[in-house]
Amino acid sequence: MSEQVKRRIENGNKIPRRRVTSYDVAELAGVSQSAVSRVFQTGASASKDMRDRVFSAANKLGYRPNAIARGLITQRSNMVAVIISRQTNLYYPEVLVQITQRFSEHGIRVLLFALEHERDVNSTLDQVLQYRVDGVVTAVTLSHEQLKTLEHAEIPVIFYNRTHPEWLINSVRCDQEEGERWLVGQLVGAGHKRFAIISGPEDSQVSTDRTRGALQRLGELDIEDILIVTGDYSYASGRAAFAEIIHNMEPHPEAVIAANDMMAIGCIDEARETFQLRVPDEISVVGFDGVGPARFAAYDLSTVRQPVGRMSEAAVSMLIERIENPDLSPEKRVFSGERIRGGSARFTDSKI
Amino acid sequence: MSEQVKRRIENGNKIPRRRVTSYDVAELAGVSQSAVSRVFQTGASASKDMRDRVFSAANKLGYRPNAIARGLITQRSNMVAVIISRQTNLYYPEVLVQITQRFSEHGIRVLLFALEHERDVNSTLDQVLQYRVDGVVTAVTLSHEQLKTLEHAEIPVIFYNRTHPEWLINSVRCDQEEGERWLVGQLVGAGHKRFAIISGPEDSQVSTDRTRGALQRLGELDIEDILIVTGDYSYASGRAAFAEIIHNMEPHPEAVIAANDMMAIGCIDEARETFQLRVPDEISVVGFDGVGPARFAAYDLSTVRQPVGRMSEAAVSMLIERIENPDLSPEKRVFSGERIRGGSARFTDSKI
DNA sequence: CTCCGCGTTGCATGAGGATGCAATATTGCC
DNA sequence: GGCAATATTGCATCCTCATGCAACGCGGAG
Repeated sequence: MSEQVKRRIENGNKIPRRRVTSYDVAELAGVSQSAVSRVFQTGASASKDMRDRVFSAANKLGYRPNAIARGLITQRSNMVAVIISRQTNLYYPEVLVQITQRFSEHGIRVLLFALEHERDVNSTLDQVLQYRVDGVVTAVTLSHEQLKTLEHAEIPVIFYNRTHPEWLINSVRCDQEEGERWLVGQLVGAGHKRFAIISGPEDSQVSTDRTRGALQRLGELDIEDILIVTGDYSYASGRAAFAEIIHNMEPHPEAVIAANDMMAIGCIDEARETFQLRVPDEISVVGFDGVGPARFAAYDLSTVRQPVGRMSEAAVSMLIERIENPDLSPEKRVFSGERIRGGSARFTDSKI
Repeated sequence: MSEQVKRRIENGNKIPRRRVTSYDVAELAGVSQSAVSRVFQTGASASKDMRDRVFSAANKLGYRPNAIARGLITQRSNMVAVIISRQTNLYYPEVLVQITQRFSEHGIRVLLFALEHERDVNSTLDQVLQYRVDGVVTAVTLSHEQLKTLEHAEIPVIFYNRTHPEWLINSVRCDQEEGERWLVGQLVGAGHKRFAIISGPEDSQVSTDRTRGALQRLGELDIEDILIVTGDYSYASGRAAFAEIIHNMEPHPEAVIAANDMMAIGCIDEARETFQLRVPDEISVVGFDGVGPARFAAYDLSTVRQPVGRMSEAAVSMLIERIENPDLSPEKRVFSGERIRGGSARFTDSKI
């Protein structure tokens, strides 16, 4: 009687029934456990006869290799962590699904971590490390110390829409500043002189980048007295921010630059509904992201669309490369956004 | 010299450096490995002195228990699979984030599976089983056979917005039919007589439920000749569907029932922009979901809002209960949606 | 002072599968 | 047919942590 069977009998029914293991399959097929293991690997040596016998036994038992045990011995969990934060914009879900699907095509699973705020990173990172993921994609900013921890554990990291000018890190991002500069250039070119900006949450690097880009270009074009109010990327905060702007800026601004589309939409609704302003005739509004609602006919936003497909593709392939070859040097990939001349702002006639 | 150290030296630098294990910590702290193990467990017996020494050594080495190895031995991976499909509606991302956060509060991680279509389930399920997750939340319909497979592996499953009248399963859902019946009742009560329906993808159970609910109520109220066109839950498909409706229904319908908000919005835009129809004066449009854009002032949808917070909370707690007590009997929880009397449809004056 | 009981600690083993090496089976080639 | 080369297969061991059991230490009761 095999050890397995003996144990099962001793346990009786009180302990949850033992799952089917490669030993069970081996026993039924009359081969060794290593043979079973090899049949379930790609590229391992096994005769056709062996395969048939093992697969047949495995099917009969409903056997599936245990990815946990495999991960333990191969030192590859075939899981990556994806870290997002709630604050990071309603547009991320689309990114998340795309990234997950692409990883899946490479036999890699996604362990999802969703923070309430970008601050709760430390405990999350601890979990990430405990699960021995093969890599990390983060849409949340990490401190230098946190980065060092991951580096020490030899876990490659890709920063999504976050970067740092000095650190040696891998990042994929949309060129927020370039996009904002284009928007500002268009607005100023069309004659707008008085500006307000609705920024995102203060701990969001995306918002910081966008606001900086806009302010820099405005400065270069000698536009001054810019009112900046803070939102939280939501529709409601966009509406509230616009009301705040109207109350605090006299005369009213001619253009509003929102840090994302959702707030731009809120802003437009507040302008139209509460203040009876016509968009874009009386006030221009621009956003950023190019996410679904931007295309709604009622808004038709002038915005910059992030190339989500290419960015997620880049993030996935960069991470996989670094999992397979940890010595690869760091790389920062920056994608220009797609410039969308919508109907929510008066722009120049320039084709550029 | 310990086995560990010997091995490390033999390997030289060619193999990735071995990670820190409980043996390393034990050696540095001058205690046994089991002691280290116990210190990192809650409720295990360990003296204060022991704790201090172990934690100190662990910190020095940057040790973190390996959740994979732990899962192997405890037969609990502390991971659950969440299965979504791309087709399932832009509104799911919100659900996904909420579910993830709630599980996280209970020390459970989410392994995400995103299907391209609801059909690609089998290979996904295979992965789910390989990773020995403790449970599954699926927003994708499973066949009876697939369900049996999970049952055989003793993995509890919660169906999210899917159910089956006969099977013994756990499910959490919004009462789609009730919601649609209310919408129809309101529309008919306000005098609408000619209806069109924009359904979702054919393999979406949510869409099937909603369409059935609407049709049943319409039938009860003696409304006939209803045109049904199929969309894919997207904005674009909503627009296309409305155009199709206008071309194929003469005289035009007085009300359009869309299977979700996104299509309802597309429908409104197409009605206004392409056909110069006033909403709701010339045509009423209703949706379902109550997701973000439904509240945009430009649309102000009449719709039914899914109580996402309570539903995700229910899904999480139901699953955790069944992980901890597998013998718990199946339960189906049905939540009524929140009835929203927006401005996109003419409704009755009734408060109900 | 001896014995009992309880809290700690270490030892040995197991969870399920991968893999180097040696043994064995096949195949190819002259 | 004989022998080297190649392909299969099995054995033993490892990955990392949890846990039953036995041993040990210490304080209090008798």
